[in-house]
Amino acid sequence: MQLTTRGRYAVTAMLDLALHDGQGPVSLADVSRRQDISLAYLEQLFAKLRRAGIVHSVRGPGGGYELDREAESIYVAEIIGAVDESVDTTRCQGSGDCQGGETCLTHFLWEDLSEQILGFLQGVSLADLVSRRDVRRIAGHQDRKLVAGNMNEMRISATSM
Amino acid sequence: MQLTTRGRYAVTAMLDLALHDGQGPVSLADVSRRQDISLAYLEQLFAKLRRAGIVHSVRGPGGGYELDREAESIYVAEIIGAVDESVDTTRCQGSGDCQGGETCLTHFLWEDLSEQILGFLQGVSLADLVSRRDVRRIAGHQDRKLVAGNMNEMRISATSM
DNA sequence: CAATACTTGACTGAATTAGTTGGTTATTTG
DNA sequence: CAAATAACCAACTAATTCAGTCAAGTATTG
Repeated sequence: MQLTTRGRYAVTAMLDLALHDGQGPVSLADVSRRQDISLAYLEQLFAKLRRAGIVHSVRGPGGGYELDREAESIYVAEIIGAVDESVDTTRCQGSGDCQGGETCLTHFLWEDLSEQILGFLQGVSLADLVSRRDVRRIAGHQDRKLVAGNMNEMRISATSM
Repeated sequence: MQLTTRGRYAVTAMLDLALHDGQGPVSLADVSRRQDISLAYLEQLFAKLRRAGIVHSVRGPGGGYELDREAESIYVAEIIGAVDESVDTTRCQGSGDCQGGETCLTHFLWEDLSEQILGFLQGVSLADLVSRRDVRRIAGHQDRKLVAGNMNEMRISATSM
């Protein structure tokens, strides 16, 4: 299994999109400032998320990214998978040829564990996260901090009339 | 979280010990042959397992390692922890200062996931694994293969009389 | 004392990750 | 139409980590 910064960043960024859903496209520059993730790195991640069909982009000024579906039907497992991180903990990617063609002694344990993890992550949607009180609290702070230095929110709501 | 070859090898090697429990000390050379893990690498792992107090060693000819407790009370989570692998999936090791002193948006999700994984691994003992049919089947193959080239089993059972 | 086997520390090659640089293309606004 | 914005894209790099090796030891048995 590899759950690294890449997968965590992807989920964090997607949650940022979900939190600002319905307010027009969200630019990666905004996500970068709010979530403190390098813009260029976000671009890499969103290229994959777009190819996976869970976001779509709007180019040009005022553009950005939007969820391609409602937050209720986007699950964390899907996001992690989209940025090429596997949740599999076997050495052989489940094929069972872990030990020179044979199956290693602990293969079935890791298989069970992988199923456990996948099951958990498949059960958590972006909407679930958005509705959590702890998430909303942190999101509130982040928005207030950003609006101070950046009037994007106002311009967007004015232009989208 | 980091579940890599190190943790997997440690569990596999411990399970090998558990499978040969009560037959005298098991040498790392035997474990190395049966499980196809480099001897020098096993030495590193067992240094940590010994410091963690879950195995003890017997030096000299006929020596090796033995479980320090019964297999029923050694849990997979403990083995992985002993070789310095954490099952924690947060970026901040649970401290909550993931984003420049603040808590990142997805901190609580990773915290929940970590708990899930830890719970699973704390619920599986070496004895549980030993009693699994798939494990016993593989262990049977490994033993037969080893005995062909190596008469250790016979010598040990002769000397332990 | 010779063989066995644990013990220790330093080292290395390969792979991966996180992140950067330097562009281009599309779209909107003035 | 020009300038600004923001997505898009490919190649590159520094740092880290892992898996594994090497080269010494020391303790115990027979």
